[in-house]
Amino acid sequence: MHARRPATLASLAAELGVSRTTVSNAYNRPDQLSPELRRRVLETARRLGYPGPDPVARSLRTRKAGAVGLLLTENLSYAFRDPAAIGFLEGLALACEGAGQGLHLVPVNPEREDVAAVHSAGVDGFVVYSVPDDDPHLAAVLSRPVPTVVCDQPRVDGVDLVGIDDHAAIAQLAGRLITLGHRNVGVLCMRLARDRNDGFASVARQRTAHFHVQRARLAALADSFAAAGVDWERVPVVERFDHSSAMGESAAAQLLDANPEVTALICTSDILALGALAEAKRRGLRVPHDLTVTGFDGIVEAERVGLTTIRQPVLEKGRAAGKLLLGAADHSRPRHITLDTELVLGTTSAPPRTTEQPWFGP
Amino acid sequence: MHARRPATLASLAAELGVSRTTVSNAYNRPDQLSPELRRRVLETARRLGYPGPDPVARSLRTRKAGAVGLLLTENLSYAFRDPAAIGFLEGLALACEGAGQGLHLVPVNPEREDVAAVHSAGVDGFVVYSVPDDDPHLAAVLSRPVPTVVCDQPRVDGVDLVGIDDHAAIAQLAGRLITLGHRNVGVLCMRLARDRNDGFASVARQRTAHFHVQRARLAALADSFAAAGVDWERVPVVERFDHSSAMGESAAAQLLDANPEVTALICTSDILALGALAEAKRRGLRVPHDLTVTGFDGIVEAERVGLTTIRQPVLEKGRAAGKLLLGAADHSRPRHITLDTELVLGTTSAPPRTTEQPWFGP
DNA sequence: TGTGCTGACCGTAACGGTTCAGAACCAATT
DNA sequence: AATTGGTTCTGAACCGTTACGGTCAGCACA
Repeated sequence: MHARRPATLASLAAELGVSRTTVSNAYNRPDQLSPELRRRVLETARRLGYPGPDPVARSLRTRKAGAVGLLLTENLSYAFRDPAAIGFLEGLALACEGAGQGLHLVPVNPEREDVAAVHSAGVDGFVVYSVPDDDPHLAAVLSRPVPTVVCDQPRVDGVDLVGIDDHAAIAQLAGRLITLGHRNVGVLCMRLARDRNDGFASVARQRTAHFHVQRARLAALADSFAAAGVDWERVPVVERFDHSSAMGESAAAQLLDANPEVTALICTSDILALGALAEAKRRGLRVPHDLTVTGFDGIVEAERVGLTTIRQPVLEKGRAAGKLLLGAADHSRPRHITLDTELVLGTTSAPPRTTEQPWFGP
Repeated sequence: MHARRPATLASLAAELGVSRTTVSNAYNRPDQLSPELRRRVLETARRLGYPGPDPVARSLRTRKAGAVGLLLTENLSYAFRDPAAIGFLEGLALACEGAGQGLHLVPVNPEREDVAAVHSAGVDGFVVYSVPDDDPHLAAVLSRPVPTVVCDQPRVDGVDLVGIDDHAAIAQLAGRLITLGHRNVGVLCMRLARDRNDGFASVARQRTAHFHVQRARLAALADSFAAAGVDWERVPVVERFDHSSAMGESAAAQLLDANPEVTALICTSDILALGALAEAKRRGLRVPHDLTVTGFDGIVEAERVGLTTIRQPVLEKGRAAGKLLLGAADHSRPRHITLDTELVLGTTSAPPRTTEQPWFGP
């Protein structure tokens, strides 16, 4: 009979001659009405094709959406492409499923400033994963009146935070390379700002990088090598906007073309390092004899090839973020969690070649 | 002043002395009011800390949530653990980001019947990925008045569908093994029903499996080998509830312990096959000389070790599902998409050992 | 007989927006 | 002077539900 408009709680109540409250209770508080009436309500619902209380209307009334939003810098699909992101999300998903919360991935485009998607996500809180400091999407999230946890970001006033000590972690790695004798190093890093710059990154650009993680790692490298007598101004740093192994390859090629004297390639991610290894192979450079390559993250693909890298607990990071967001009764003062990292000495690092000098001229 | 209750569109309108409509228009239809007034509205909003129209209230009125829901059989975190699932999700995410839609992962527990999460997901449609035919969560999804696309499922009346021809695909593989001379085969398969059964699966259980994909693959194997004169009743089929490489290992061990005469292990997923390979290695069985192992899916890890398998376009499957759900103006009649598969001949399949008989006596 | 309690149900007021049909005003055309 | 058209803004209805604070009948108990 109610074929046209789909049935609503109100229409069901009218049909039954009871109040809307009662129908609502039939679904949400079975103890508030007699079993007999409840049976009738549910049966009539089936007959009328009423699918149960509308989730959106319920959310509006109860002020709960039952989901946490995830914002990341990249395209949505990147979440399923980068092993580190996947690990992070697995951890976050673990926390969510434990709390019966859904996970709402917010679609953004890193090259656009369209924050509408952030404004239209019906969620109870946000996890923000490694976006640039000045990202308009981050600002949009912070403007929303819901709790937020940021990851791999600098502190934001009044916001919970999960991360690692990027500076200390990579300083440890740098120390190792210095001990081995490397002085001619080159760096491959990820996107430093929201504008696309596939090429060398000046020291100024490094210092003002909008991505906290990259900035911290580069600063630590600069500090470490400067302390070892290396003039950081002369250290080539090549940046890539997109994060993929192919980009690591091309970045390594660009760097080695311009600086053949380099004996160690320090990459700020394992993905880039894997690309660098591929490029080294293509050039006939033996790793680690001719060239040392290091990464960062500790993804399984890196472990498989014995990459020297920093292992960070990506899964645990995601889980910690989720727990912070969900478990937290006390949101009075922001909490900061710093997780441990570990230097993994693989087979891609060794002392520099001891031959006289590079093959190419003066 | 409005410190306690957060500002709403109405309070903003009151503050400005304009109608709610006008404030709404300031956000949604800038051309409907003078630039000057719009500026004032936005500025006052900033001053009052109004974060813009509430997404849930908007969704209620517009009947759009801006997100698609994903339902899968497993725990939420499984989506980030299984390479095939990850590929599927990457494809789905690509379709979503193209349409500016979010992706809402619905948290369910495969061992519980709690469908509340399905009922409380504020989404514009659902993609259902490989759940059992009688899954209550699937029923809950179908009861919701939103478009739905199912993947790797049998046809459901009036619902769009994306999948592959599981029967034909694995029949091709079976044909190959038969040509090679294998007659003593064993099968490792994934969960067949919602109840946990880690062990041998009877033919009856195989036939009544609740998971379409597994059922189709087993049926195809039974057909193929029966046609080659093999008594399928005697073919050992070992099932595992959880899907992991470790389960593949233990399943292979269980099967080989009971049936040492087996010359080929056919696995209904690459993950299980990788486990089987590990178990074979542990036992000192040389693959493919002593034992043939095959998989299904064509994940990169399998490719790396040269597994003989069926490659299916998981990413494309996800993308197709997303496009079907989002692009579709015409929902009048359900559409079915069947994607192509490809037999990948790796280095894990060969003719059976030609020695007389197994080492162990009768 | 009065009192208090419990179970079962109801009325009203939000929740925070969007939408649509006009109203009011002004300038330009007939 | 009347008509037309365009811009800018408004009032009221509506989206579908749940929270809150009741009412009311029936029953046990002193």
